[in-house]
Amino acid sequence: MQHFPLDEEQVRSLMRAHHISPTQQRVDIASVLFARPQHLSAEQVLSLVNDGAASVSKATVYNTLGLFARKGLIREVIVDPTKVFYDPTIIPHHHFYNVDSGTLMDIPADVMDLGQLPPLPPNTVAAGVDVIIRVRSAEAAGEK
Amino acid sequence: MQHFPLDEEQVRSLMRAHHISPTQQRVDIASVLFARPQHLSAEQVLSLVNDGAASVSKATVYNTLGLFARKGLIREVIVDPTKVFYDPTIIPHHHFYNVDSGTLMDIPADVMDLGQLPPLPPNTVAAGVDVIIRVRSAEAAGEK
DNA sequence: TTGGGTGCAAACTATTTGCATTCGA
DNA sequence: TCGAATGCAAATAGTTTGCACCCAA
Repeated sequence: MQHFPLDEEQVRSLMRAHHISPTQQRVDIASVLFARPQHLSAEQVLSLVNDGAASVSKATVYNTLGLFARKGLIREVIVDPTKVFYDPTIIPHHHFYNVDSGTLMDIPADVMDLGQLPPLPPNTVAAGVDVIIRVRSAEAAGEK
Repeated sequence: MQHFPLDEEQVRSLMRAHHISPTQQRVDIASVLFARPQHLSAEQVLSLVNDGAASVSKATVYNTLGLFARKGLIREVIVDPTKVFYDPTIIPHHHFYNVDSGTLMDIPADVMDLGQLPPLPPNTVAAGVDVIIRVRSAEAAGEK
């Protein structure tokens, strides 16, 4: 089971375990992500990182988030065509997405078991399952 | 059950049923979408529409696809941060997404029943459920 | 006539890339 | 020292917007 927050030392060893060399900027970025279970956009990560003492460029934030996702350190959540969210929780789980507020919430996998996957298309292997339950705020739901 | 393709007259009455006034450009766009069950990006719709006799501007294609989705005529499928796919099949179903080829495939709802939804967050109402099974091509899966 | 629909181009935003510089083993 | 990592600015791509024009009711 994952736990939060992770201190800098834990972040470093987690990165090593995923074959990512723990440079200062990368540790700064990962520390923000692993402060708690949450869902942050690249832009949010950028401003949170630079709130502290650190100074990391936009390009490095984007490149680093992409690297983390490719290496399996974090997970990309694609629910909104206008931006990607990054999720430090990598154990399988699903998401509620409030389309009115743009808020993501976790759904633990065990409260919603999918059971068996259907047969995959020929010559393919599974790479991940995303379940997104889109919700609207009760008040906003009436409008169009 | 939906059937494909829809002829122009069927497209017009479907549009009326969804409270969309069937102008020529909108009918042209809808005819492309409802030619068969498929998943098209805005760009693909634009070029398919303008392959024929019709000439529809890019802005109109984007505005119209957004309108169709808002009115429930078609469904937006968000699986790739770089573009939105539009799906003429609105009966509930899920998707395989091949991340290597960028291809979407339908999964009928009945081969993968989710059962009960988990309790929604307070003050929200369900707006839709998306299940995306990401797959990789068998050959490409080895690479990194 | 008048408001919705359309077209064009410019604007916008998230993200990526090229390249020179700097860092760390 | 030498390749990897970083930063900056410019480029890119998908999508949206402002605004003038046009057409059907």
